[in-house]
Amino acid sequence: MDEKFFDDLEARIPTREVRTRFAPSPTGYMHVGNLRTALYTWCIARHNGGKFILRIEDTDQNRLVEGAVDVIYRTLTDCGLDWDEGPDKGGPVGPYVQTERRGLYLPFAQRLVQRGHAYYCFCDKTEGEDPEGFERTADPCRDLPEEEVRRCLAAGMPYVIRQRIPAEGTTTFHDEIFGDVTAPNKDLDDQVLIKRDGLPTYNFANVIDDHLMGITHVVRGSEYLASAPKYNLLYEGFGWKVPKYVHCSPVMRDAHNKMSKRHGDPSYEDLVEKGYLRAAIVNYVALLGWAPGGEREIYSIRELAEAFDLAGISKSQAIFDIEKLTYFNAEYIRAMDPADFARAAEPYIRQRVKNPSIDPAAVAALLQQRTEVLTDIPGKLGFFDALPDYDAELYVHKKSKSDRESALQMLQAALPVLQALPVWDDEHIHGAMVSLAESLGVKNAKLLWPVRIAVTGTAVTPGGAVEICRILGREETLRRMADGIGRLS
RNA sequence: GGCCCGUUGGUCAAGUGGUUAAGACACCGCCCUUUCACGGCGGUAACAUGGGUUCGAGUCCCGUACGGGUCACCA
Repeated sequence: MDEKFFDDLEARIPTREVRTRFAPSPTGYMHVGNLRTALYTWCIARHNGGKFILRIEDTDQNRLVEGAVDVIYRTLTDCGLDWDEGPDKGGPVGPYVQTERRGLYLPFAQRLVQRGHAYYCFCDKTEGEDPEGFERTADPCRDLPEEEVRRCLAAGMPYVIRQRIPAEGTTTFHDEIFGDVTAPNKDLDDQVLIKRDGLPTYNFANVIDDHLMGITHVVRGSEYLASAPKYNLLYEGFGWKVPKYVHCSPVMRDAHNKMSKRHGDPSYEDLVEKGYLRAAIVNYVALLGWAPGGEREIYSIRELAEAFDLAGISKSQAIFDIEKLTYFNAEYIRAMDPADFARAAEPYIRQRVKNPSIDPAAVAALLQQRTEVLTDIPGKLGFFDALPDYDAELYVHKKSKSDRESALQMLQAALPVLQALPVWDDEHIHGAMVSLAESLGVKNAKLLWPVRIAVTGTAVTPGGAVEICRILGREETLRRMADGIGRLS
């Protein structure tokens, strides 16, 4: 390969700007750990006014999943993680899909061979060996004479290209989170760079692509930390500058296991389906393993980018806590503009409330302060369409000083008052009830408890008697109260 | 098993040699109140462990335990 090939590629590399990349494998599943990695990566770019790049790493031909790339696009877009370059957008250092870059890797590997940092290997595939007590032995092809290599190549023998790790010495790798990690070279294996199918391995493609794309900060999971020292050797072999590496500890489901599809842990899309808001998910996930310092916890995505600082990333793994996510979600719901909430809640309300005369926006107004996740909504609205068959014992409530006998009296007294009300709104219903209680010489609770029970037949309701009567309408309210009187008589 | 990394309340976490060891979730109690919720106030609860270094250690060093990662022609 002539120098021009390399020079042209080098010439395209943007310099003088922060460039980060999210480089998922299209497996069809965006778990929260992935999302968090994407978020931190995006934050670094945005915080520094740099570029955020999307690259698809699909070099494993056996694991391709249909539609997986769409899940990635959809999730990033949904969360507000916009990218500047990517398969769909193009950019100066494309293509952005590794299989479309397949021709690039072999020449680089060959260059490494020329320089003595890699070698052709014609051995059969190595079987997975029992790691216990297993000692690394030198690959027999490591020192094959050059003419022998040429002969095998000419004969069309299948081969891989392996990295030649020095036998002696140590290699130190620097990570922004973990600091210096030093490994004895004898513990590093001559990893495969180019596979038998001609495609690069993850570790090789990563180094090549990150360099060719001008990536300045590499954010990835800590499972790659152990292989990182080998990267330094690769960079040295090429004479390239090593980008900053940011290894993040995993998001766990419990103390022993990572979040995983297999264990039934929710993906980003599962959480959305369960009624969690995008912004709440992003906010919560950002704080799993990263702390901005200070006491604030609620951050919009823009504010996250602004506040983001590598120093706040934790070394230890974090356990995903759905309860705290739920708290964030409730906070976001409460903070929503009422009209926006009504729009978001309407489908969930209509799932349960079919009666067209009931205004979903009115119901939403009741729900907003009491909803943690959207999917809780239908369960709270059972009494709107039809009065459930309830036990008259519900009228007994000690704290309100309500019992069956008093409840009957209260309903009998309230019925004509409501019937005669000139205007059917909160103000009038409330006013009438308060003055009725006063004239009866009882606390508001003693009157309003039975009214609420009569119109809902439900112990716990979103909103009090006044609002529910208003939404139900006068006619339905009176009918239900008459029904209550019947049950108590 | 070798190598690497980690360990502050049940959970997320602040803390970078001198603090009564923050804050949040969850939990409990009280208040507000026409139920529930919201809101307000208060409470229970932590530096894995043993040695050093130091006048002084959650913070530095070493060992131990526990946990995680890695040892693929997967990423």
